Amino acid sequence: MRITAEAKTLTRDRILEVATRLFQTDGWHVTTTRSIAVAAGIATGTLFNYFPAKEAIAATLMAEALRRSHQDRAGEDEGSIEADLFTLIWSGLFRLREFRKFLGPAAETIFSPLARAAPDSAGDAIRVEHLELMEAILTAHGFAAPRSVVTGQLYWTLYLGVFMFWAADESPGLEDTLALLDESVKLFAASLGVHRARALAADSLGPI
Amino acid sequence: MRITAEAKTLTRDRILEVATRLFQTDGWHVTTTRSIAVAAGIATGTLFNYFPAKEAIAATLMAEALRRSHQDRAGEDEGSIEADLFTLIWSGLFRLREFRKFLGPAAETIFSPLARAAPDSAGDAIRVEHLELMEAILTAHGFAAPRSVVTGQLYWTLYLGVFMFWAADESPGLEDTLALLDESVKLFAASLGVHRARALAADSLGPI
DNA sequence: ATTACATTATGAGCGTGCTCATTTTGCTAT
DNA sequence: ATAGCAAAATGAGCACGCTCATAATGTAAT
Repeated sequence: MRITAEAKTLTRDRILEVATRLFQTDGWHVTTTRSIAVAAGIATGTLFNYFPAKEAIAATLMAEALRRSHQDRAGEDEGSIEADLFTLIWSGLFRLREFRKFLGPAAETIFSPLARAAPDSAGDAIRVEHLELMEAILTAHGFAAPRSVVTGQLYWTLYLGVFMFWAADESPGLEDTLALLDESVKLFAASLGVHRARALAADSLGPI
Repeated sequence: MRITAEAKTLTRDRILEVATRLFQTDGWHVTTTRSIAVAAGIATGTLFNYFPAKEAIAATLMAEALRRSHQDRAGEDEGSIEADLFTLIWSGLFRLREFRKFLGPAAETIFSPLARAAPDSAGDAIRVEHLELMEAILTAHGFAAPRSVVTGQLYWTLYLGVFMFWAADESPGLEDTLALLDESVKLFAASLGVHRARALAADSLGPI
C-alpha cells in the first residue's frame, strides 16, 4: 500500500509538472488531455483518475500558487483597507505570474458559470478561499459580517475583472492592471463606506 | 437570384426561430448543432454557412434583442446619470428576458475571453454597441471623452457582473439583480465623479 | 505458492462542435 | 433545350474532452 500511495502522488505531481510545461509552451487550447497523458507516460483514462477535468488541472495549479501567496502575506496586513485588499489581490497575481499566459483562456472554464460556480468545482474552492481572506480584512477594519449578497457579488465581479484583464495585459510592467486594481479596490472600499454610513444613520434614528 | 436571396433569409430566420425554441426547452448544452440543423430542415454543415459557431447563434439573438431595447429607450433619458445608466442596462435585460435561462451558459462563450473578445466576434459587436451608448450618456452628463482605459474596463466588468448574476438570479421579481444593478451603477458614477474632481483640481493649479 | 480481492491503469469508443471535398441547385448565355 | 458556372447544401469525417467495460497490479489470507 505504501509504495502505491507514493506512486500515486508521484504521478499526480508529474501530471501537474508536465501540464504546466505544455500549457506554457503550447497554450491552453492546443494542449490536449491526450498530449498531457502521453507526456506524463500514462493513458488518457488514467489522467481522469487524478483530475476530473482538464479545467481541474489548471485550477489546481492556480489554487496551489494562491495558497503560497497567502503564506507570503502572513502578518503583513494592517495598512488602510484599500492597501490590504490591494496586497491580497496583487500578491496572488504575483504568484500566478508564470501561469499568466494560459490562465486567461483556462479561467473562462474554471470560473464557469461566472456568477455561481458549481459548489464542488475546483474553481469554487478558489473563490471561497479568496472571499474568506477578503472577509477577514473587512472584519479587521471594523466592518462586521454578515455582508449583503450584493457586497460579495460586487467584490467577486471586480476581482474577476482585474484577474481577466491581468491575464491579457500587455502594458509595460503591467501598469494598466495596477491602475485597474487600484481603482477597483478604491471603489469597493467606497461602497463599504457608504453602507456603513447608511447603517450608522439608521441606528442614530433608533428603532422605527 | 431573387428567390435564392429570399430563401436565404428565410433559412436564417428559421434557424434563429428553431434555435430559440430548443435553447429554451432543452438548455444550451443539451441543444446540439445537429439538433438545430435537423429541426431547421438543413444539414449540419449548412448551419455553419449561416453562423460561424453555435455561440454566434445565441449572440445574434442577443444582439437583435438588445437593438430592440435601444428603440424602447429612444428619447427617454435625462434623469441623473445613475438613472440613465440603470435604464440602459435594465431595458436590455428586460428585452432579453425570454432568453434568460440559456444566456448564462451561452454568455461564457459569447464574451470570451472575458476581458478582450475577438475583434470580429458576435460578442464583440454587443460590447462595442453597448459601450457607445454608455459613452453617449456620459457625454450628455458633461463627462467629455476620451475616457481612460480603466473607466471602460471597469464599466464592462460591472455590466458583465450584473448580466451574469441576472442570468442565474432566482430571487422573487429579480430583486437581487435590481439591487446589484443599482449598486453597480452608483459605484461607477461615483468613480466618474472622483475622476472629474481630480481633473478640476489639477486644472485649478494650472499647467505645471 | 496459491487464491481472492480491491485498487488502479487502460484505450477503444461516444457525442461534441466544426471542416471540407464533393454534389446539387438555380441562374445565364448560347 | 443545352451547357456552363458560381453559390449553396451536403454529410462523412476530424479532433476534442471525457467515459466505462476490461485488464493489470499489488496486498492479504490461506
